[in-house]
Amino acid sequence: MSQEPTSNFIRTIINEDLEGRKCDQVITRFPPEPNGYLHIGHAKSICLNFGLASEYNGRCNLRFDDTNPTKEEDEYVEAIKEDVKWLGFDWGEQPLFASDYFEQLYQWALKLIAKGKAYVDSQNAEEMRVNRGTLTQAGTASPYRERSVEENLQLFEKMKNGDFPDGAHILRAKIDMAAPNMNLRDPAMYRILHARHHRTGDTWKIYPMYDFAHGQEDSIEGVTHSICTLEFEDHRPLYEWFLNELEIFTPKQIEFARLNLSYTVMSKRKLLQLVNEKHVEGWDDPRMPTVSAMRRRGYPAAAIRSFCERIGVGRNASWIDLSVLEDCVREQLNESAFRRQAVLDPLKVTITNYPDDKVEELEAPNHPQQPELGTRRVPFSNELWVDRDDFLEEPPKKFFRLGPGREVRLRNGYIIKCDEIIKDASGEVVELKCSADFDTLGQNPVGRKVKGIIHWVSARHARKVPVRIYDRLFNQENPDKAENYLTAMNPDSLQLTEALVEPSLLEAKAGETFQFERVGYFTVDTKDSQVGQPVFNRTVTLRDAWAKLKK
RNA sequence: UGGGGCGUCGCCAAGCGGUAAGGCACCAGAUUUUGAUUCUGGCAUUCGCAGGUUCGAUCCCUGCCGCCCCAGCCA
Repeated sequence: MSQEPTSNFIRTIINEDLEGRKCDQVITRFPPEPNGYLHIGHAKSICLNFGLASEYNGRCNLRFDDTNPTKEEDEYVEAIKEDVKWLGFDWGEQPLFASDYFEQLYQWALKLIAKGKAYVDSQNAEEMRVNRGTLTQAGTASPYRERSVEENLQLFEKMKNGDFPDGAHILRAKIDMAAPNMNLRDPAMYRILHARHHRTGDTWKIYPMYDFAHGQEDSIEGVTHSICTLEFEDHRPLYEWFLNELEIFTPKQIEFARLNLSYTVMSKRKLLQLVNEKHVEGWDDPRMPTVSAMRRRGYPAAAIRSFCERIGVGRNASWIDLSVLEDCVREQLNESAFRRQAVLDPLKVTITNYPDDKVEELEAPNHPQQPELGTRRVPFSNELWVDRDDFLEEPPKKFFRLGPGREVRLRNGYIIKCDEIIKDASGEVVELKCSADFDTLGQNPVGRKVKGIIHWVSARHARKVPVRIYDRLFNQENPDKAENYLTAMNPDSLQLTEALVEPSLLEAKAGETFQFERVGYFTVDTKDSQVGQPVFNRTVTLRDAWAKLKK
């Protein structure tokens, strides 16, 4: 279905660079920090960076920006690799790490000190903050700003050797304390951190700041187009300052607007809080906006890719409605998911003219539009379950399901007519007595049209399976607008229930997705299912024109 | 009230001086043993507002207005 990708400003820039011979290949990179799981916003960046690289026959590096050992873990590295791979992208032999460049970065810091472009500051964090000035007031120089090169070198050496506690000193670039761009007011380059790094262990006592690392990492890797989000636009002059002072290759940075999805939060800090405080069951809880959660929920990777293509890329602060993502999921699943029948809210139907001891195995296609996908057998008997909302005692005009005296087709089966309604003492309908027209299997009756079709399952043969009905995690379009986003959580985001399913579903394997006809797509949970005992996650509902009509 | 961005249909988004692509949503109709899918057709005399330049402006200039980002030893 992927037609000519629509033009966007990044492709335009790349085309110009290629034509103007500013570069002769395209090298991009996806640089996550391994401090959390990837979310759908990262997926946008992944699809962009890897997509562009493959479009232009270039390369995209997966590089972990692991410059802050206090927040990074191997667990995240592994999870991120799995997610990128699952999304369908290939980063070549091995992923890269910022920590691979620690020695080089250190040498470059030395070079800047030697050039008189960096100094060791001994103010504490609070003093630095105050002296940085404000948006409208210039900062004031640190009393340590004019230390000699020799002294700076000595102090930095000691910082590196671990002679000082965290926070005692810091290496700063000497740029301009009055710069209107705050990033240029002598930004921090290296801080002391006595922390064990997930890859370099205890080798380093000082770690580079992101701003002193990122541009150089891209430079080392020969990244031609360094694509990042808008908030880094103000940092670009700083990166270019470092690159110029260091006299090394300057990649072209291009910024785009990050993704905002309605009814969800996207900051890793908040996602981590949801996990840590057990508001959800983990990073891959199917309600989370993470890639791993979507995978577990049953979203196909292709749906996420098509979503990223569909939303495009620009510089506007855009808000995408969750329904766009869900629609991409339907688009993919409609193609691939096998059809099955399942009843979530059962109402008993007895076929009065069908022998009590008779069972038929009706043949039903796995996919009505793709006969090559084969068929399965569905048992039929005189006692069935149908869904409660397929019956109305007083049907409104446009309702063409079951009602007193009404006919309806049983999906893949006979047409039946509702002859009698049985109620319990409280007046609730508990059973329908119906008669079947046995001339309607696989063919329409002559002389009348039966428009309604409902799904069903043979009571005697049905199997009960646990089902989880998921809904949006938040009730507010933009949870960040709430005083505290946690108060915007949807208390009904998870409903545990059961479904009565046709027997073939018991053999469903973990990760498989089915369409429960007329209901939605359901995926066998990969964590909680046992062989022969699937647990289903509702991936997404089907579009429902009737629900819309009702309103 | 410093700096950096952004404003094109309900939501995204092309367009880069020659007279408004596309997708989604929506509406109408057709097909349909899923009220699903599919298929047809409709859907911005107008590009935040006001001036200006020009034969001609969404595209250039000026001024307003609105929104986003920046004052971590986070990334």
